[in-house]
Amino acid sequence: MNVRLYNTLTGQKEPFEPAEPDHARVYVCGPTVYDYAHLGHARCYVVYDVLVRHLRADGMKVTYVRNVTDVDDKILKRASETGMEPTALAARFADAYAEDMHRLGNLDPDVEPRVSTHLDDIFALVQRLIDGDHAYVSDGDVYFSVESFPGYGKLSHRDLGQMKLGASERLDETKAARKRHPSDFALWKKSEEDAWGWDSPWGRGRPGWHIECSAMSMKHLGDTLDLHGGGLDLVFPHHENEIAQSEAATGKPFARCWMHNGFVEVDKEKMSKSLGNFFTARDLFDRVEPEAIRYFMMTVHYRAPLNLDWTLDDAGNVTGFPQFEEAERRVAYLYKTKQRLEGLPPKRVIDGDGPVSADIAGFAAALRESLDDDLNMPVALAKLADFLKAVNELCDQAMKKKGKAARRAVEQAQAGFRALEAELGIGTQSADIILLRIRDRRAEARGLESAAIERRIADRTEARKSKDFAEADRVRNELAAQGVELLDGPEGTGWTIAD
RNA sequence: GGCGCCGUAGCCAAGUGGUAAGGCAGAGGUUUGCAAAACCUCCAUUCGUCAGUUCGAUCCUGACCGGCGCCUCCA
Repeated sequence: MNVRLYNTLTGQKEPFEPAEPDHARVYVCGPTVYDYAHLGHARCYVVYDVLVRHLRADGMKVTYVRNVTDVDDKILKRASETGMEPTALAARFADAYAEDMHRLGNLDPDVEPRVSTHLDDIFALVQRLIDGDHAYVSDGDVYFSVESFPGYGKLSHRDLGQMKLGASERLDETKAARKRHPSDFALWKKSEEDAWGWDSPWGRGRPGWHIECSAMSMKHLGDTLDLHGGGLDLVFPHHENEIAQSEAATGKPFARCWMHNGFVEVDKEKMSKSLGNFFTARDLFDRVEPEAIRYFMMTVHYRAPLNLDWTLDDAGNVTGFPQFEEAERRVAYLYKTKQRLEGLPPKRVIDGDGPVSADIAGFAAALRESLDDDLNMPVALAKLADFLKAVNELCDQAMKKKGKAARRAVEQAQAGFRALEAELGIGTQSADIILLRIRDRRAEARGLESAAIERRIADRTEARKSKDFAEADRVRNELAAQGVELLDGPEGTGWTIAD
């Protein structure tokens, strides 16, 4: 285990060392379920999914907890706009979110706690803070006193004195008047009698945003987490506040390592709901293979911004996403390679210790080393490119006249694919199914029918049998004009859609 | 105002105090009835600009130019 991770708390890469050496307790801030997951969420959860996979592939036990925030004022707001019950609205988007995560190839967390079933834990934690003079009740609200916690600001590297107050705080004078210090934040917010809320020791209300993560993470993972992750935008105030609440309550360090992923950007600006410049994951699933989205998320280091491009037609409609299209071609190449390896005829594979390409033999280790170094996925993909090239070369050699592949090489290539699946969670699907799906989606996008194409291919095959190559080429050209490329192979003629 | 990040070939993108991974695009080739696929070769004397430290800097320091993030809900 040589995993090194960049720790936001210390500002440097350091060895990842769980308190219990072979068991990592990992908590990642999940979504507030008031809308569909967008690409920013997709990136975040792919990043932590790869982290968890990699730790496990390295032989570590990982308890992965990722919450679902199903109680929040944004849910309340959206519910009142749409006329739905807040609970029903949250449930609906939680289901959609789970589905999107699966389509992106993310593993389920071991525990997926929801705020709505952890109110008692939240009450207990808030009470503990009040008892310890870290929090106070003010007109039905409960606030955390930032001045009671000397370490406040240590994660985001700022101190109370230099923090400029946000506009909303300055404007909301009634709220400000209830606080002892402007940076004090709500642990519990009062609700009117007829509004969405719960009865608490301090009256009817709902939890503040930050307290839930402290309560749920400590409940499921203990007072000190080995790793806490989330998007870069959560560093302040969310994670800073989690540290304050948790450490004030327990007197122990809250998380040993803090990991934050960079944003997905559009035109160099952060993609976010508030800017309205976002694409939901499901918008994209209709246009591109979900695994290509996952692949694309790995083309940039997780801490760097990921800029999204698209093309428009004259009317301003989105016509394509070049980066996703490229990623989809790479994913198709991966699966084609896997398919070739799996399809090698047994007679072409001979026993004995033939030489094995270093790119095949060393792939699993190269993958591991790349990810050990602060989860360097772009380098992992570079190693993958070398590996796939070598596997294709192996297959090329085997399929030549009188060519053979050494069983040892084939087995190591197969092991390479297993490592890829385990570490990055790509290449996990059936090659036949995913390649057909990619092809048919592209055909559909061009308004082509598979059956018609296959009829013309059958005509051409007849022509080729009778050596009527002129007719064969006519069919090829006819289909090519529609964007259909024919692939003549030993098993017959296949087809694909030109890029 | 405070804190912080980024600027690498036509495009995307890793990286290191000792002379630039990988992908896309492009050029040539092997193979194929043709084509595609696959594979091979080539494709940054150069890492925003200017100084400095150093035997040596893209990587360290400073200034400047350009872009962005957080400080308010946000993955």
